[in-house]
Amino acid sequence: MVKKGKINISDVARTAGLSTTTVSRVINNVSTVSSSNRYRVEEAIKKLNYKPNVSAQYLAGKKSMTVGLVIQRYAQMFQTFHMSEIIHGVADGLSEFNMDLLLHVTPPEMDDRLVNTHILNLTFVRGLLFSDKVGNEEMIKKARAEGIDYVIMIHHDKSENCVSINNHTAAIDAINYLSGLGHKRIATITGKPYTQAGGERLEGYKEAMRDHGLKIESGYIVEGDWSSKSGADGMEKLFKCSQRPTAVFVAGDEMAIEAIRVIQEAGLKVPGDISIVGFDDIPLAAYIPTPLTTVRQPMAEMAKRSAFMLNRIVSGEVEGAVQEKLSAELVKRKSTAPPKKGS
Amino acid sequence: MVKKGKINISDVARTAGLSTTTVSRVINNVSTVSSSNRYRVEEAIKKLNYKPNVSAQYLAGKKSMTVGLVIQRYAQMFQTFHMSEIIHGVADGLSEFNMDLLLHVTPPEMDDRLVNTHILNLTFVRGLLFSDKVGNEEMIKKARAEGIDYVIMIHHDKSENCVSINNHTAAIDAINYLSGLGHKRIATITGKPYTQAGGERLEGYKEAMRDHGLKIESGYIVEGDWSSKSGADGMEKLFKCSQRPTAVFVAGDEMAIEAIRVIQEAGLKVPGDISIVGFDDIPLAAYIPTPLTTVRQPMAEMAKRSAFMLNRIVSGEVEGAVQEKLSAELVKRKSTAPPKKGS
DNA sequence: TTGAAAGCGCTACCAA
DNA sequence: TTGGTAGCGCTTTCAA
Repeated sequence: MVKKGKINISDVARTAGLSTTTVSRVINNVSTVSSSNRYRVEEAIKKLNYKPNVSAQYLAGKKSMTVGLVIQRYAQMFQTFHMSEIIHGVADGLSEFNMDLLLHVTPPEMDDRLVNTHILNLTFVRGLLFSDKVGNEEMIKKARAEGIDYVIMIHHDKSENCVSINNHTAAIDAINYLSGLGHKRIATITGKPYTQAGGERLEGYKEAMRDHGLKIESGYIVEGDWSSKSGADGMEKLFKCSQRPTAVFVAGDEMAIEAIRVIQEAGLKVPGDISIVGFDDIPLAAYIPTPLTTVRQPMAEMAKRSAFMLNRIVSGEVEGAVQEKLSAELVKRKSTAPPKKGS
Repeated sequence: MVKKGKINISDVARTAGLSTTTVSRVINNVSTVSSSNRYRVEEAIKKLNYKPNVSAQYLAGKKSMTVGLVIQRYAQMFQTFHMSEIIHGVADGLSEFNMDLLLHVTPPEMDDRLVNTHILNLTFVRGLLFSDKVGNEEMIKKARAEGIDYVIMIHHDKSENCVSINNHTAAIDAINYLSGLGHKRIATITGKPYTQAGGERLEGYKEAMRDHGLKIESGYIVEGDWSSKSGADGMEKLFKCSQRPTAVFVAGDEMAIEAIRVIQEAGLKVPGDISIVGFDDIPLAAYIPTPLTTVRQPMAEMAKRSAFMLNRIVSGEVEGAVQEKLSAELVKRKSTAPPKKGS
């Protein structure tokens, strides 16, 4: 009101009758300010409605409080749930440190060498969070080359900072549950081959089967690619096994839902004839006519942890690469039951 | 490599053998640079891997390229779809101007006077996008008081910059469709009373009924609040009408889905006995056993348009408040059919 | 077409 | 406990 244009730190200093240094100290909560002066500065700030110019603060050497999140634009509708869980989790985590979130949405399935790496040039970005490794390899490589701090989610690698879900033990839990129900002929439809999640879930399946002394019949491991269609195709293949499985561990819910449809269309019952366990707990999983037993990944929690981790990294509290693994949880619904007698 | 620490514009100027002014001109694409010098600068930039310090640019008067998006953290799972549509749309729109997106997630249903208005103090934020008016009243008021440019989505108000969906005509379309099918006894379950969307959809219903010369029987307007439960309750109430409706326009999909469930549990058929039209086209709408006919709101498009609008505003291309309204689209699925003969 | 130099608003260092 | 002042890295006059 007093003056045209923006109020700056000198205006505050003048009306408080103190130096800009003192004002700066108050703004930054430096303890060496007498309480009476602190009060005068605060009054002046209020009176003038002063807001520090963040760019000037950053330029003068103050640490930036903004973190970038690089997130995939998903092609499939139900994956948007993961995306929003991650955003919520990150926002949650950062808010505990009053950090700001800069969002960078990358197009799906694009050759990531063509991706816009603009965010890497934003010198005020303190660190980066990658919602996934897949699709961001190029950007991650550049971030590393530039010396930008970052954390990768849904991924595990001893040479990177990352937080992941323990797919391996989650798969084991799923098989344990099935085995506990009395199933012996347990098959699996895998995720996309050579993906970390797909691989670990498959390994978990194999390990648990071995531990229970269960035989993996020929044809019991069917390769999927996360898509609905591959779930349907996978189930068709399983029907052709000489010994039809009584339970199937499907590495993704979208595939699992289609697998159930195929079973039912073949005139068989879920879980009566075949039990199904999925993976992901997408929203639809609870709403289909035969609600799906599935493994829920704590995406929001993972995102929050990764924000915490990045905070520790940029503030120099940790040295070298750090990893964290979270456990997934088996959600029991209606697609699983003990096998039929004699089957 | 040449030098410790960050490369700055002087380093570039020195290795190019030119002034910092010229380097700045190249960075900012000012035309008054000879092509030979432009080339030398570009080479130097490449060689040193130089990135302009954004804070310094902003401080020196360059217009900021970062825009804030204020978005609600939804309580209900299926609303996350709206959220991600909005984020995608905004990201899309901003990317056309190379603008960056700062995300501010507000908690749901919180007294918005307690909300963290930190984002308003980020002096490098060029303008704000509000994903909704509801829940952000306090923040909007402050933004206006501070003179920050902003656009509000899903809302219409002649004194604000906003882009909305035409709920009114969308509701009319829905009733026209039902009427065209031959329905005469058409009821409605409304949204939360006193919300703009709820009000407009109800008005559209009334207007269309009037235009078709259809009588709104007593009890045909039932008040809902968007929640699943209110959809079920609403349908129960409709059953008590002396003349049972043959079609119901439900102002939200979550309510509509529950309404269908109630009808079916009462032993009646959808659409045989009662046709249902929803509103929103949430992902689940297409997947329920009786896929829902519903009004799809172009959320991503709306978000994109609002990004464009904000760009026009901050760049001074428009004066005063601007509004834009988008049309929704009726998606015909399996929950609607002509009424039974004689009913 | 080019460059010198004056800020932009702040923090950090050094002195008092 | 306080303040003076030198940058931080850039854009933008203004002159040449």
